[in-house]
Amino acid sequence: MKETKTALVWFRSDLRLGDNPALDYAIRHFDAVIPVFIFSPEEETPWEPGSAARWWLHHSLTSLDQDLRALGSRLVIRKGPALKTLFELIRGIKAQAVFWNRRYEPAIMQWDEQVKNKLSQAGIQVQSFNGSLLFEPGQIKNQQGAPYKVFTAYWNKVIASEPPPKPLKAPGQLTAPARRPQFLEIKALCLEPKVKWAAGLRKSWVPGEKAAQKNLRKFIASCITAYSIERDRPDHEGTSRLSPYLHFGEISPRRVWYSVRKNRNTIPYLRQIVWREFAHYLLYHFPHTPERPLRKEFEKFSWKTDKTLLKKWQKGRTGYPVVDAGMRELWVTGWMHNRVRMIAASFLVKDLMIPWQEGAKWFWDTLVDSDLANNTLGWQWVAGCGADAAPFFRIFNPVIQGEKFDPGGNYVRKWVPELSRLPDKFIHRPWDAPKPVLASAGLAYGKDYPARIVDHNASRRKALLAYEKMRRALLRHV
DNA sequence: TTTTGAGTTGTTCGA
DNA sequence: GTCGAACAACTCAAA
Repeated sequence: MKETKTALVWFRSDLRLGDNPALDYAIRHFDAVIPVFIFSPEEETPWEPGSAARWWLHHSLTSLDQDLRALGSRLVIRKGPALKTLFELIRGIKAQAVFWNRRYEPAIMQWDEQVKNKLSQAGIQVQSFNGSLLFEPGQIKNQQGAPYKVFTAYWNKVIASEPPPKPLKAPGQLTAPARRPQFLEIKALCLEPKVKWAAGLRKSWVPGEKAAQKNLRKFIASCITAYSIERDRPDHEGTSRLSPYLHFGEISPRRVWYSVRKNRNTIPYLRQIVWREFAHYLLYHFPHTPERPLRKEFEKFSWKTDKTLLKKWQKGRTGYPVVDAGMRELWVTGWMHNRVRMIAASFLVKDLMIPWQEGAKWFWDTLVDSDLANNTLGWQWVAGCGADAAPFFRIFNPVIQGEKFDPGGNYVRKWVPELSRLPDKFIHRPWDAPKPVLASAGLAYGKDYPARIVDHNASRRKALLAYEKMRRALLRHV
C-alpha cells in the first residue's frame, strides 16, 4: 500500500481558503492536508496583536474553522512557540511537509527564516508563498537599484510591470488525515476581551472570508466610481472598509485587483491598494521604521510628553468635535474613517506635539485593522518624518477639515451626541456659539463637552517654531 | 555625473 | 467669494 503523504498548512495572516497559494499547493501535491493555526503573540513583541485585533482574530478563526468544516476538515488550533508546535504536530501525524504564506513584518521574517532552516534540517519539506502582497517587496527597485521612497514613482513602476498573478480558486474539498492531532478550542486562546467593550465591535463588523467577499462586491457595485470624492466623507459610506479583512488575509489583494475592472473611475481605489503595498514595501526595506523616523533629523525634534493631554486625545475629549468624533468612533467600532485618522493624527502630533509613536501605539491597540506596515506609514506620513510625507508645515486645521468634509455635522452628531443639537454653523466650533444657542441646544459647554484643550492657532505656531528649530540645528551641524 | 522636474490627502494671506 | 502664491527648501528618481 502506498504511504499517505501529509502536509501541514500553517495559517497566519491568510485566514481564507480562496486564493491561498500555500493551501493550493498542498492540496495539489499531497494526499492529506492539515490546516493549522498557532497563536504565539510572544513571538511578535512588541507588536503582538492589540485588543481590537485579538477580538477580530477570534471571530476570523471561528469563521475559517466553519468554512473548513464545510470541506470536511477542521482548523487545528494550538498555542506557540511556533517551531516547537510545528515539530510536535509533524511527529504526531507523521507529516512530510509544511507550507505557509509569508508575513513581511521584520521580526516575523526573522522567525520564519529560523523555522525554515530547522525544519529543512530535520528533513521536512518546507515552502513559503506570497499570499498577502501583489508583488514581492525585494523585486521592485528604481533605476539605481535602490528602493523607492516616492509613491508616484513606485506606482508608475508597478503599473508598467507585469501584472500580479491571478487569484487561485478555493478548494472544493479537503482530505483529512487518518488521525487528527489534538487541538484547542478557539476560546482557549482568550482573545475576546473580558469587559463588555466588544459590543460595538460586534455591531460594526462580521469578520471572515465570506463577509469580506460580500463587502468587496457591494463596494464595487455601489461606491467605487464615486470613491475619489466620497472617500473623504466620514459622514457617508464611501470607503470599502476592507482594511481589517486585508490585514488578516480574509481577502487577498490579488482578488481585489482582479475584481476591480480597471477604468478611469477605479484607478483612485487601486492606488489605495497600491499604497498598502507601498507601506509593506517600505517596512521591508526600512525595518526600523515602526520605532524610529525614516528621516533621521526628526529624532532631534522636541516632542512633548504629556500624559494628561494624551489621555484626553485617546478618550475623545480634546474639545475639537471632529477629532473627538474620530477617537470615539475608533473606541466604539475599532475603526476610524481615513480622513479623520489624518485629522486626529495631525492634532496629536502637531497641536499637542506628542510623539507620533504614542499615537501609533494607541491605534495599534484599538484598531481592528492595525497593521504594522500601514500604521507606520500613516503615522510617519502625518508627522512629516516618513517617505513621501506631508511637509511638516502642512498642518490640518480641525475646524476647516470638519466643515469641509462633514459639512452637515452628521458625523460629529453621531459620535459626539452631546453636541447633536447644535446648529450646523457651530457644530465644528462650539466655543463660538453664543450662550442662547448653547442653551437651546441643551449644552453646558465646558461641562457636558470639554472646552478646547489647546488653541489651534497658537499650537500651530508653536509647532512651526519647533520645526524651524529642528531644521536650524541640523544646518548648524552640517 | 549633472540636471531637471516633481512630490496623496493643507492653510493662510492678500489681491 | 475666489484665486494664486507662499510656506521652505529638500529629496528623490529619471533623463
